[in-house]
Amino acid sequence: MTETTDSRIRVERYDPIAIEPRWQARWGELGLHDTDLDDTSKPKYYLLTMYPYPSGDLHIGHWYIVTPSDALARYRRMHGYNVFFPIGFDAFGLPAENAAIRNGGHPFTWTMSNIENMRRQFKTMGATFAWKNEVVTADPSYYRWNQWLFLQFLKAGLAYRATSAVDWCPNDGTLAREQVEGTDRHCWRCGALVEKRDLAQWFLKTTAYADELLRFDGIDWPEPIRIQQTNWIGRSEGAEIDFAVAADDHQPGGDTLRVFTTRPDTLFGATFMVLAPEHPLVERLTDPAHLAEVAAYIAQARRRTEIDRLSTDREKTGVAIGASAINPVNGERIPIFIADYVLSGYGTGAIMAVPAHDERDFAFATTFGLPIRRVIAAEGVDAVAPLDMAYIAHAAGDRLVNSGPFDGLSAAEGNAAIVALLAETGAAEPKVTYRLHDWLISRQRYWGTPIPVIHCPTDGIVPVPDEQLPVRLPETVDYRGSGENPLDRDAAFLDVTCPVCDGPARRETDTLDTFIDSSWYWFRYLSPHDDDAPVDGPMVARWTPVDQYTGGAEHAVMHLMYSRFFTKAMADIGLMTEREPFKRLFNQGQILGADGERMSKSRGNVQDPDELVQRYGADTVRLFLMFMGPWDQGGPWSPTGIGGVHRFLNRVWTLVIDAHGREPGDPESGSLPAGESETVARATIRGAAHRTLRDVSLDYDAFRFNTMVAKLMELANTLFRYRGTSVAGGPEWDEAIRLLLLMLAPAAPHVTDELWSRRLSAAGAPWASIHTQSWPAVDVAATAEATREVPVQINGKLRDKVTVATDVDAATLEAVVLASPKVVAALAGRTPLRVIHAGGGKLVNIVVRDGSSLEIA
RNA sequence: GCCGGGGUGGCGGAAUGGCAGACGCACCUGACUCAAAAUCAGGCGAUCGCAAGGUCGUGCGGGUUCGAAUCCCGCCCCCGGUACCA
Repeated sequence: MTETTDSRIRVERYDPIAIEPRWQARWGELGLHDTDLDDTSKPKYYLLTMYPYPSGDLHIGHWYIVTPSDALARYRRMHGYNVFFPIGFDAFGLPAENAAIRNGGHPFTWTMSNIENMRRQFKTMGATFAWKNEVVTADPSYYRWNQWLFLQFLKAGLAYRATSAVDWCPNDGTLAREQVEGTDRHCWRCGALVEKRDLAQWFLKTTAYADELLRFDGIDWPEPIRIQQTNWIGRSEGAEIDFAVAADDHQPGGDTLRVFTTRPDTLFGATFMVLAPEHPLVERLTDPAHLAEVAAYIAQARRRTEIDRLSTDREKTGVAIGASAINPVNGERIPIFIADYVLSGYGTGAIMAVPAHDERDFAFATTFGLPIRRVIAAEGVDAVAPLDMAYIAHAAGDRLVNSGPFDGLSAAEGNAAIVALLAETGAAEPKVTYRLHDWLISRQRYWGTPIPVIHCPTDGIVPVPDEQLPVRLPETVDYRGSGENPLDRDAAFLDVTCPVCDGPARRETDTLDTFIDSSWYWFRYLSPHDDDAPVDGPMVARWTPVDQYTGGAEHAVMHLMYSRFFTKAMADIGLMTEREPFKRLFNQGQILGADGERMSKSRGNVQDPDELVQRYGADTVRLFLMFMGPWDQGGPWSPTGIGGVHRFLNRVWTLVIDAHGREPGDPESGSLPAGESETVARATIRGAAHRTLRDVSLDYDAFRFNTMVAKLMELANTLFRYRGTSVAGGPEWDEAIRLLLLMLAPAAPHVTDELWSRRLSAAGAPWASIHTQSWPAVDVAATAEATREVPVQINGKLRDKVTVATDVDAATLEAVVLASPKVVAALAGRTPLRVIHAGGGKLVNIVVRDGSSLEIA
């Protein structure tokens, strides 16, 4: 650019690339973000953002998650809180292993280089993380405590081993759900067909806490999340009822088949019984004549349950096994089937089928021509008339029918009476069942926390003694290009001596689910370098629960449920008294690629933030991400509009640096709006600033960052109108600029600190960071306006607006309204039936009768 | 299917019973400039009208209300989660 006579050129331009690194370095020197956890002179505020997975797909989504949280941290600091805003990395998991298998190398190397890059990026965005408290879960100093906690849970009876099926590839070993592809269920790497394999695996007893997890006492979580967790736990009250197996030619009978039902009142309507294909008694009870068919069905079901999960409403399938059960309440013999709509993992894996009152049983009975007997009927309904669909809904007048001695009872009464009767002989007991399963924590993989137990031929399962923790992952790993767990063939890792008998023993090679890592990491942030204990009790008591947790809604059930479970379990082994981890929760939305899909390298839709930062500066990117839309919404990424935000920061810069400048392109520039006195102009500026402060504070508190930015833009627009006029640079102007910078500081921290320091130095005052200033107080008197505009409606349609004194009384307002020429014209002589002063005179609505005006006049 | 979220200008969005479209993008016009860019100012839902102004308009259909994007009933579509839970 060449030198011209234009006065604007001499004014220094906003150059984010030059100023941002300077301020980041300065904050680092000052230790602005290090939290003194021992400082109790200020109220504490624990702000937690879900720690990221160091995937290598570093994208704008990470900024979208962190930027508003960082603004919130800064905002809270300005309110005098001792804010703890830590960060860490969820560093174990599959992608690191996949990269290692593909490219050779070690998952650790891959992970740490990604982490290094993410640290750098988080620093370029100006995030005020407490880096001294950083936690990396793949570090032995972290995962040793996973192991310690596991052993404590084992001791407390909260961890156990049981057999469970996994998806198994003959070449690559155990596969995760997302590694099984296609309807034929093949391995994603080698294409081999995946089979089910039963393995002994470790579980945590999450179900022991099911009822407590259903209570959300003292925590302020969004309703949708609570609903999702409640549904996930899926508590059902009912009863377990024993049916005896009837004697047949091929088996003597007498076995007990226990079913779970929520509707014991419908027991007389049970016309057949269905077992899950995997039910343990199927083999013994099956009539040899049915064996081939049954075996074929079982084989088919093993594939089918996984293949057609999508088709809930597909035709019911099943086969009879050629045996019968005896209904305990009336001695009736009913046929036994196996069908894949009964799940082995829920209830007892067996049901009594009541087709008249259950949709699925109805469909099955219809397909197989089985009897359908109504046992619940509304008053006046014919008890023997055929049903064309299952009758599920309860009506108040419903009564039991076709139910022997229980006829005429209500469903609830029948329920209680039938269970009570059968309970006398031990054939029934009330039972609560949960959909929630115990947490399967075994993973047959290398890159995770080794489960610290030893298998000894003599002593069985032996916990690794505490003093031998951590059980470290071997530093060399040989994947041999396959997904099989390399620990299984690592002799140095495998071969150990039993801590009990000193005999040869074998180390457990399963590692822990990475959800274990994320189930307690925020406690560890409080004492990340403590080698003596997983958590620091007094610190935990002082700092937890977390005041505000932010993260994606996709974690509604898994992570957020496991964290609650862990907190309760940790409390029960005496580590803390608090039983809930997060007091408040906010779920931000997710930024998708421009194509509306999740951002990932393989899709090629990743937006790299570095590019944008180099072009516009971090402050612009931060502000744009907040301005895009409501934070809980997310959406496809589009950089359209980022220029507008950049323009706004340029305008702020100009306002501060060059209050007296004028616009050559605007003939009005430099003069007050037509007819406006200086006094009015000063009041306008002051009022605008304080009203903005009032509104912006509320927006920050409610996480409405998009409207927060919009209101700051409005204020800047107002100020711009007065730039170069006689009131620019005056005390009201100065105050407005001060407020504008303070309000903007949490969101755009670099440019505001730069401008703040320039103002201080211009005023000869000593430098102090804007980020150590207090949030300003609203002058309520300044927000008041002398006049206001009142919209006037006639029959709900806007016809005019009148300007009146703010404190106008209702009678005067009505008189002014009715005298308005436009209102008179619109009324056309009709007499108002009613005049409604809505919202204390905020709006006036005149109601007139439609039709002819003459009859009223 | 069930659960949760949503549907507003060309686009992102604002307004949660009271002025629909704040703020911004894109676009148009003007100023500045030799010119362009940048910058500044103004305009910008649709439709009828020279204008003043009118009419219509928040997925669709009904309802409640003086007044509905907002509340209620029925339906359609999109996104996320889940998968026959007895």
